[in-house]
Amino acid sequence: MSEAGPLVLVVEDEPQMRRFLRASLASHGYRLLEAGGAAEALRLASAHPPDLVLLDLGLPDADGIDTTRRLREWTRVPILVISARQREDDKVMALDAGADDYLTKPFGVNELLARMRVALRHAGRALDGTAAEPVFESGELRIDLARREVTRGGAVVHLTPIEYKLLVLLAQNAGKVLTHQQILREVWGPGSTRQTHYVRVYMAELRKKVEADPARPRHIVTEQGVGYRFREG
Amino acid sequence: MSEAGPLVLVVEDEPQMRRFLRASLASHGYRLLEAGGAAEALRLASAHPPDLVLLDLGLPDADGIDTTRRLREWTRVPILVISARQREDDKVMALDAGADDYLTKPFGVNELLARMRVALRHAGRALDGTAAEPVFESGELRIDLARREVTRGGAVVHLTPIEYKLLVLLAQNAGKVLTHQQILREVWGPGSTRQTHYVRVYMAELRKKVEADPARPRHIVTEQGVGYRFREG
DNA sequence: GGCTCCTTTGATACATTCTTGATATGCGGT
DNA sequence: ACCGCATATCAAGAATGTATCAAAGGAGCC
Repeated sequence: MSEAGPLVLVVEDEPQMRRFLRASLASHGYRLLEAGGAAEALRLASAHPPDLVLLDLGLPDADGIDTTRRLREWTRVPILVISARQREDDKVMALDAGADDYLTKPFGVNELLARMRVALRHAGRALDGTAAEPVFESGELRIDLARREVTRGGAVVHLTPIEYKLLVLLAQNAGKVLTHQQILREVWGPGSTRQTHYVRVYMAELRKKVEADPARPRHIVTEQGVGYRFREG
Repeated sequence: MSEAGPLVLVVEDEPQMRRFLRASLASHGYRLLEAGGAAEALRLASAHPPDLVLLDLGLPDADGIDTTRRLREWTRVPILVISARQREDDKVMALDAGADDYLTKPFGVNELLARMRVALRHAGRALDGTAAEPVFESGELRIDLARREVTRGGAVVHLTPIEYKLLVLLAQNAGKVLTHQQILREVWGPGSTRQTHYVRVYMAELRKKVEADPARPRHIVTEQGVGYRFREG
């Protein structure tokens, strides 16, 4: 218990609950990081990557489900949701958004600790050395997944939500060809009756913003008759 | 939903609960394996390794906690415990024994399904890190199926959709002779009225791009009067 | 309500790929 | 060597796929 235990990010706005968690975790050897809201949580998580996140859904500044999704955009850290909401739909939404467990208040400390051990057990296996970089870089291009910020040669590039989603999708599958259908499904949702024309319009827009010479794309290359590919370097 | 879904081992002795689970899971595309007791569960799990175990703690022939430990001696399959016992100690013991989640009765189907998805998500991630990339190699030629990229001596070779399809077809049947008819059927679809002339035109094009000396093909060899064959080495 | 920004849709010019026909080359048997 | 057939190569038009611009519709914000 003298060594540095796992680092836990506690996201909770009620001071009482926070005190309780602080005391419970500290006495079991965990190191703590505390955030009172979603924005602070996201900032802290990217600045000091924790081993586990305890997330209260009832935050003052943002939806907890959305915060879960935001975290999942760039990290696989175990997320244990704590909430007063007992509705089944809330649980399903949180779990499907990327949470690993859902605990309803009131709960016992021992159950919390046991569920934390389960989460850390999973992480220990999966994250051995594969902790995903929160930043993707290729040539002059840089995508900060945690901050949702894209820069080209140091200058910030403003992207609309769809453009960003598209670029991240391409970058995370760098090297692989993504078909028009795959892209439509991932970006516009599975039930979209959209045409491949959409993809073209957005690719053109992305190239204008992200490529040094849009007419001679370095990264976003088209594979005729198939789809597109992100080329690194 | 037509494909084979994940295989779930349901360990439950109450017939009513079992019927309920069977109906719920089957309608969501899961394949089922059922056991009424601990002994049968252990036997089935080793005979047909499931993707997930749903384990009721109240079994007639053995303790559920113990069953969890027995399973954990040789498998990391996700174990989702279902129990009527609400005591915190029971939860802690089950989780520490190796269970991945603990759900108390009564519970909603949707929560169960969501927690199953979480468990399968964890398992899937741990496993696919070891999956080898499907790459075909022969001599200087290299076909990366995942990236949809062909290289000859390290240099990328650009292929049109039909050329790529043709090359993959040949490579995947390396050594075997493919008749003109087979090739036409596979590449242009079964209802094609195309002539064998097509195949010739494309073979010539492929050789130009893929062979070091198109006039003396090393890989794409023609079998007079029959068809073509991919020769390795 | 009027503003801005984003998304969707349509129109059009441009590029690649496919198909087709014409013609040359190779191969086996006599 | 010659013939007949199968195969290879070339090139042009047709078909299909792609890039780009611009304007119409929507959503959210003072």
